[in-house]
Amino acid sequence: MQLSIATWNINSVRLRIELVGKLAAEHQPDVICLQETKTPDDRFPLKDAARFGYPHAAIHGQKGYHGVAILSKLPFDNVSRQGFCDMGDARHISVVLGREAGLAQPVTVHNFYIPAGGDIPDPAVNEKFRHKLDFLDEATAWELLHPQDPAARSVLVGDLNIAPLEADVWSHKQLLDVVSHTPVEVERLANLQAAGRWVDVMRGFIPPDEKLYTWWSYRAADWAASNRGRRLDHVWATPAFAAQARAMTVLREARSWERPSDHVPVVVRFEA
DNA sequence: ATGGTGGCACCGCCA
Repeated sequence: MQLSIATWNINSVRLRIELVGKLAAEHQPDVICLQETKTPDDRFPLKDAARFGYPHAAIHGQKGYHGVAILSKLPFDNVSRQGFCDMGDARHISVVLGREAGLAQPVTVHNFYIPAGGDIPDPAVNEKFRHKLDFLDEATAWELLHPQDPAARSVLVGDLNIAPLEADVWSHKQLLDVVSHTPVEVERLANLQAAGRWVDVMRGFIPPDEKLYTWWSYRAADWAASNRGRRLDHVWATPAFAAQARAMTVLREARSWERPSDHVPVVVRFEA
């Protein structure tokens, strides 16, 4: 059995729900993890998701900001939401796909929207950057992100708002002082990854020295021509499940869809 | 060196 999982920062799910339909029609992922839904749960377009073939939805939203959701063709065994930094922000939701989905061995899916961190990469003067670092530390200490069983099947996806490798940004030198690529954040992200022994699935398909982006700013006259991208969106998996990954696609063309998000979807197909 | 765009809320904040 195949299980394909997409992650996408949609930047308002109500404004762009038809683009979710386009992703669904063209790629048919079994599970779609969304970030920045910017929508309270009672206004989430569940009927549209069902119309696209996703009758199962786990949502954790709030008014105007943040918000995450997991749409699925398959039913969930369990849904949970975790808060971080006592902020009341909707930045995490997870589901378990197992017996209900027809999987003999369950798969846990964690969907994160990590704080962007503001403009100034100094926690002493920028509380948003402080929050980003604190969020990463708290996630690193969260035991449920440390699967103990080597055979555990979990994925951690989302907009992690950090581009860790030199080839994850258009210019390593020019972005060393830019929030998303500073050494202090990259180190915190590495701590989170190491604590759970998470494998970077995208880089299992694309060599680590090859440029790979998932986000291009809206503030470019021609995003494709300048191509000043960053890889802010990630798919991590436990070692056993990462070994089951069979294909990975970054849907670069989605950046040219009508009224696009500034992020594009990433789809990974696993043998489940 | 600067400012560029976009979404949601509400007349600013966040990315």
